[in-house]
Amino acid sequence: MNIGEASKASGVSTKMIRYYESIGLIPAAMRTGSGYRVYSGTEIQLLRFIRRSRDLGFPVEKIEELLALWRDRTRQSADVKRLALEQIDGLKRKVQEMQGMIDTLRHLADACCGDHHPDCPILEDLGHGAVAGIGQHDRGTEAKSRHHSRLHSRRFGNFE
Amino acid sequence: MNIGEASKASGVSTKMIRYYESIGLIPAAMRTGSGYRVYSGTEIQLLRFIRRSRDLGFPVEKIEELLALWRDRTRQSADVKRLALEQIDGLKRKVQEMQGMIDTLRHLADACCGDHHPDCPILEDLGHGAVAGIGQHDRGTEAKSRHHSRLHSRRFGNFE
DNA sequence: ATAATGGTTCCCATGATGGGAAGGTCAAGA
DNA sequence: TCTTGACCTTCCCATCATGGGAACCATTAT
Repeated sequence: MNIGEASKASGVSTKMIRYYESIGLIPAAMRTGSGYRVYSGTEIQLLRFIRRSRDLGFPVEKIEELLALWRDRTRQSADVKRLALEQIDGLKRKVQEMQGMIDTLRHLADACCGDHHPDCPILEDLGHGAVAGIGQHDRGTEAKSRHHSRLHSRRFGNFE
Repeated sequence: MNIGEASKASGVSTKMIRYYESIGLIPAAMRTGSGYRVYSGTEIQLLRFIRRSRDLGFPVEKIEELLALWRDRTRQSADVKRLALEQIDGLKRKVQEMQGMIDTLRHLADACCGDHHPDCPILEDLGHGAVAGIGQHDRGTEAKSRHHSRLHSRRFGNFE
């Protein structure tokens, strides 16, 4: 099985297979005499594990931990569960943050009649000394949302 | 007002102020004789507009459009509202995708007793030929979630 | 005068992913 | 056998918004 076939079988692009090898997430593949990478069932399974983990939003760093546990037959399921729960928490935090944005935007959009007139509460909110709050919108949600934003100035970097 | 004071007044880091200038999102600031950037009320307002828009998840590209509308006194509020609604849609899509991950992880975590034993349904799901589905979990949600993931192989890149 | 703070530019890193070029390999068909 | 097309290899570059840090200059306070 060459890298293209492994890609189709695992759902991981050839680019990413080489990348995962380069960062040491997967062991270096065997090579044919002419330098082609060769894969077999074991590696396909490994790639599928990674693909599935990525689909669940685990960053590569966490996948390393998951793989270590996967390979360790003496692991404790509590360790795996902890990783899963942490992942859930992280996702929930991001969902909440985005939900706060949605709520605010919803309020603003609802207040904008959206016609041919230039008057627009959305732009007024964005432009008018917006540091103190947004006016029409619920203060509790807003304060919480902004607080969160300020904690992470790199607000969504590498969140998956 | 130098760049540090402008940063404090607007909530935008000095790094980002220079960056926004470099990409042309804001006009080049005036300079003192010795080369320091100088800002006044107008620019602070502009920076706050940008900061607020970023807090609402708008990418810089969309902020350019918002700014163009902000400056255009003959704009139609419908154009602004459309941008806001598009932003809401984009955020909702990402929230749904993450919610799908959360649901799946929740199912898996619930099925894992999380004790000192090595048996773990989470790892079994990740490792066992995961392409066809995940077993215990509801198929509808799963299919939808995976479909979404496959549509965007770069699953969350620059989503804000 | 000197030290501390803060400005300037320039380069680099992030994370996961793709694009693309330049060149080698392999298999199928003329 | 030769060609063609599909595939592989490595290497570099781009993304997006953000920060870190070095080397160097300016301002300000002691």
